[in-house]
This record gives sequence, C-alpha cells and structure tokens, in this order.
Amino acid sequence: MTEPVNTPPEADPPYVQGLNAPQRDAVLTTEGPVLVLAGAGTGKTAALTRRLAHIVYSRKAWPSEILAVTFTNKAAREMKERIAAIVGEAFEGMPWLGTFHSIGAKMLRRHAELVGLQSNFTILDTDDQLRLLKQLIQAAELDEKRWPPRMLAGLIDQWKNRGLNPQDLDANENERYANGRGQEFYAQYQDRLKALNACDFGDLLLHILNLLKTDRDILRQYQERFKYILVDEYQDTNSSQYLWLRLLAQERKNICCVGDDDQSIYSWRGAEVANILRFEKDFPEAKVVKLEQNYRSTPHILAAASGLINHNSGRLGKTLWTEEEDGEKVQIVGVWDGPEEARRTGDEIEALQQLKQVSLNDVAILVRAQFQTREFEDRFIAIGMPYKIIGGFRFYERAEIRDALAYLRVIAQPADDLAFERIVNTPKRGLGDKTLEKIHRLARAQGIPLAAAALNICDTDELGARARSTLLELMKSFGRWRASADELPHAELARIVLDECGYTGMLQADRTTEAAGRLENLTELTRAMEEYETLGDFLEHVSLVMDNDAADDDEKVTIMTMHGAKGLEYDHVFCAGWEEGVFPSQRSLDEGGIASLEEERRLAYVAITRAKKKCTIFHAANRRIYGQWTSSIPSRFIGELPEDHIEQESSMSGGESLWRANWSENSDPFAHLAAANATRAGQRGPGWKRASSSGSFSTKPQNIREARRSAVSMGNKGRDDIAIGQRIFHTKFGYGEVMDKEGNKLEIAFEKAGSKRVLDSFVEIV
DNA sequence: ACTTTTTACATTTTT
DNA sequence: TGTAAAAAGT
Repeated sequence: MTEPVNTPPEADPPYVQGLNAPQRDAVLTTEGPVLVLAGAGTGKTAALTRRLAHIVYSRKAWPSEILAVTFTNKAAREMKERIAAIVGEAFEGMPWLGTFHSIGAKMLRRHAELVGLQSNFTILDTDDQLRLLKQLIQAAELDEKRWPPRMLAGLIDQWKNRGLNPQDLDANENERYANGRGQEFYAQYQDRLKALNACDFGDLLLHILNLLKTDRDILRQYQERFKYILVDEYQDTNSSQYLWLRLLAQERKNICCVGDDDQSIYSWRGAEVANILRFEKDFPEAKVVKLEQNYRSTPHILAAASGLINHNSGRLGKTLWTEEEDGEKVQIVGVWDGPEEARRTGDEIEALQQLKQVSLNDVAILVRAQFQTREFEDRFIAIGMPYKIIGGFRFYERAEIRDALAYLRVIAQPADDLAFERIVNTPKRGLGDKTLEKIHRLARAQGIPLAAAALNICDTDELGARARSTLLELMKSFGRWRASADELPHAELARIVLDECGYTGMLQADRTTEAAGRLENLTELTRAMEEYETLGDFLEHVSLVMDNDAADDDEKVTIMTMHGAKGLEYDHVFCAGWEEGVFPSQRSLDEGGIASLEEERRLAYVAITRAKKKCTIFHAANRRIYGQWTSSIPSRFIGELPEDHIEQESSMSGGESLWRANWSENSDPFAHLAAANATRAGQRGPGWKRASSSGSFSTKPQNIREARRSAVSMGNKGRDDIAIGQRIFHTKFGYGEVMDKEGNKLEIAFEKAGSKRVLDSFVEIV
C-alpha cells in the first residue's frame, strides 16, 4: 500500500530536491489518506505542487485523473503555473484543478437535467440573489424590516454550506426565519431558481452533493476518474465540501488535505475547522505530516506570533521553528489617533525607502476592516505615496459592467428574469415600474419568463401606445441580437448590443469623468471577451472568477484586510488599529463568545506571520468610528505578545504618552469616561505596562496639525501657476476648485468627490 | 416617470 | 462620517 519513501538522495527526482524530511513525506506518500498540517510559511505550496508533479511524473495518474481543489482562483492559477514549471511544457493542463465552485459548475453543466436545470444555466451572484429573495418576501407581504432579505440569504447560504436541502431542515432551523417559515421561503427560492434556469454559488456544491449521494452511477464515475484527490486550505472547507470529498475519496482513499487550524479565519462563512479532526476519524489510517520549519519570518516574528496563538485552546499544536538569525523585534507603536497612525506609517515607509532602499512592493499595511483603509488613502494621496488597495470594488461588480452583462445574459438565456429586469429600463427608455408590473403579471399568469411575456404583452392593449412601441422595439432588438449571436464573434456582438441599446450613447452624453471611465471599462470588457471561446464560457468566467488583480509594474504599497493577506508575504508589514472594538472587532466581542474571539486571534496570527523581516503594530488612543470620536484601549492581543520579542516605541510623540498616562498605575485622565472600559483594563498586557507619562492632553491635537503641515510643506515651494479659485482636474477625483493653498498642498472642493487635500503635482489646470 | 430629500445603518469575503 | 436605499416631491 505504501510507496517507498526513503529512497536514497542520489535517486531523488528533481522535484524532491531541496525539500526537508516532512515535506518529502508529503510529496512522496501518494497512496492512502494524508493530512498535512502546514504552519504559516512552511513551504506548503511547494510541497503541494511537487506532490502533484510527482504523481504525474511517475505516471501514477494522468493530469486529467487528479482532482485538486483550492479556495481561490488565484491559488488555482498559481498552482497550475508552478506545476507546469516543474513538469515542463508537455504538461497537458489539469482539467480538474480549480476552486470547489468551478469544479462544481463543470460537473453540474454535465448533469444539469438531473437536477431540473438546462446546461446553460446562469450562476447568480449575491446581488441577483438578494433581489430574488426580496421579491419573494414582498410577495408574501412580510415586513422587510423585521425579516431582511440579507438575513434569509445568509441562512440559505448556511444551510447550503451544511449540505441541507429545504426538506432537510429541522424545526429548529425552520424557526430561524419569519417565525417558522424558513423552510417555506427556502423551498420557494429553490423553485424560482429552477424556473429561472439559474443557481447560486451554494447550489454548485449542493446539487452535486445531492447527485453524488443519490446517483450511484455518477458517484462511481467520478470515484473512478479521480485517482488522486488533493485539497488546499483544508481548514476552510465547509460541511458540504467535506461530504463531497468523503464521497469521492471513499473508494480509493487517495486523498491529501493540506491545512492549518491556526489559520482558519472563515468560520463566519461556513468553514469548519472541525473537518480536520473529522478527517482523522473518517480515515483512521490517515498519515499525518506536520510541516513546522518556517522559511519566511525571523525568529522574533515567529515567536511573537506563536506566543499569541498559544492563547487559543483546542489547537492541534504545531511548533514553528526557523534557522534564520534573530532580526528585529516586533514593534508596537501607540499613537494618538487614526490620522496620526496613517502619518506615522507613511513616515516609516518613507524611511524604509530612503534609508534601506526597500521597494514599496515589499511593504503591506494590514487592517481589520475595509473602512480603515480610508485614513491611509487620504494620507498617502497627500504625501504622494503610491499605494493600492486590495479588495473593495471588483471589476465585474461595477454597475456598467453588470448592465452590459445583463444584456448578454438575456441574449444567452432568455429565462433570466433578473437580468431582464435590470436592463429593461437602462438606459432610460420610459419603461417604468408600472410597465414592468404589467409584464410581471402576464408572466405569472402564463407561467413564462419576463422576456417572453414582454413580447406577448405587445400584442395586447395593456400598455399605452408609447410604452408598447418602445418595448416592442427592444424585444425586436433582442431577437435580432440573438439571431446574430451565432454568426458574430461575441465580443463584436457585445459592442453592437451596447451601441444599439443606447448604453454607449447614454454614457457619451454624460460629460462627467465617471462616465468616461465607464466607457473605458466597457471597452475593457469587450476586449476581455475576445479571450473566450464562446459567450457562455465568458459568462461562466465572470460569475466564477470575479478577481481583478490588474497587473501593474509600478511600485506601490499594498493596503488590504488581514483576510485578504492570507497566503501572501511581505518583508515589512504594518498592522493598523489594534484596539479593542476594532481588532478584535466589536461584533466578535459582542456575539459569538470565545469561539469568535479565538478566530480573531487566529487572524492576528495570520497578520503577524505575513511579515518576513519586520512587523509593526499600531494602536491609537482615539478613533473616529461612524463619525463619533471614541477613546479606545489597545487590543488584548498586544498584551498577549511575549515581552521578549516585542519592542515599544521609545521616542514617541506626545499623544502616545498621553495614552500611556491613561493606563499608568496612578493617573487616569480618562477615568471619567472609562467606566465601561474599566473591566477590560484588567486585561492589559505586560508589554505596555511600563508606562511613562509626559505631555499634556490639551496640546496634542495641535501637534498633530502642525506635524501634518510641516511634513508636506518641507522643502516644497509649490507651483506658482495655481492660485486660489483656480479650476483644476485631478485624475482620481475629477474637476474641482482650489479653495486653499499651502506650499505644494492644495485644498480642493471637487465637484463629485467633495473637499480633499492633494498635492499640486497631481492636478492639471483646466 | 424621474429627481430630490430623508433616514437608516454600518466586519471580515470568496465563489 | 458616509453611503445607499426608501419616501416624498416635481
């Protein structure tokens, strides 16, 4: 059953070279179940890709006989590239390497009829999903305030993550929505999806799970096909995915799961760390391999992270170690408020750049929540520091892109009511709520899709003459486009559609900067379409591969959430906002109890272990949250960092010392407002106990203002071609008027973006 | 039918 | 503080 693992080194195939002993085990133990517990930075991906290479290289299986699942498209892409690099150009590509969802979609297209869909079904995104649920809730005349669609969407998602169909819900689950109507709405929703020939993300897993459970032939077919199964980021699998894997692996049992319980940060999305324990239970003969040698971080960083994560209970227990030299301790910096945090971070990065020639690409700022990025963005624009924010808006989520896609969806799949509704009056053509309601009524009466009903209603006198002729015109256009869909290249079709429906014209008529950008986006969209064989392929790509990392060669600081940073590494990492209520987040403190606090702690662990050379952690004494100034205390996680491996800021600005005064034994300037914080004060850690108090409360805010002013005007004379009142153009914020001038720094009232402070080098005179 | 004002309400996110 | 959706106004 087991392959010879201890082959002598000289007999090593190239892809095993340079691996340590456990890594070799992970690569060479191909037969039977294997669980690889891989700590942060332990060469997990290297082991994984080489394992795949090994299987292919040694002819144990063809690439097409390996199922390899990842969680993100990025990870899948990366793995493909790395395997190709090892196996060489002869590599055929792996058809079954991808995310759970893309593999699910691929299977489901083959067996769509078995679950009541056609193989050209649409994959709805959360936006469509919410609109659909909202319609159901409104139709049932339920109070939307009390039972928001989002809540139902969340529940349905949870159920699907757990592999539960409507009929599988017990009374308890059923009770969770609208006083025991959960099941009813879930079932209705599934019916609607079927009628729309659509499914949501959860369905891609659930439908397949149902098939594998009920259809022996299909199960056997896939069991036979997949000789080897490999799962990355195993700690992120949900129940449904686990059941999937168990069914598929049942026969051959050649399944290898790679994960790290300490990096499980997606339980709120249905991931169950318990799957790791379950694996050993379901496959008792499983070989467990631990990767513990860290190749990424310095000992101080590693020790700080380990000390922190030790505060969690129920860990599987890995001990990371490294052969590297000491390096710098983790730096803890206390600042007065959010703006100062951003300013200090900017200063530190500039220093790294100038003194150590550090590339901005090797620097990252990690935040807990997206809103924290704003402060950095403001600051970096002001000082002219190039940055990129990861996350937030994605290309395919932009309104104009979704509109364009909706047109294409209606062409490709006439039953797609949601797409039809989206564009029936976009651009505005006088078909408003009234008209749409009439079409709806007819569609429901005849049991046909909206697009068909729209055509039929033109034969009646339901509509006014004007509405009728516009609608007829639109439907004729759709007929024409659909007819030419077979003859024209689909990118060309898209251009024609956008032109003829008036969308392009609408944007051209709009003279704002946004409109110009939107037109560009649409051009980019049609250009992207050219890379796909068919319209269907493209639409599939859009629904499943919603990523948007624009490749750019410019040096930039990366700003992103800690979640987004998982799997990445940077020489210098700045962690912002380590304060109670921000991180750990208030929500996790209020609800979810110890489990969610531990998840936050794992997030902290992930954040610290992203750093290769230096990790700096900030906490502010005051922060504006939802426009309210709140005084905050440092995160308990700071106190949990082992003292020997951290370093407090020695020369701090006044505000920081003030903050310390707050917590020093004898004086507490915040006592009057700290009543609520009093209990939490007991949790302060050793690192910041050694407080020194200096400076005074009232002078601090001024210091900050001064510091800002000097940082910008230092050595900069400013342009003399710009005066107050001048109208200017800024590539990011559009047109505006100069309100104030201060050296090279301008205060500008933008027409669209409001008032901002920017450097004069970023604006043009109009 | 469309535009403006008001009001509610705020993690993390991939697919 | 800011946005986004609902309600009221034109």
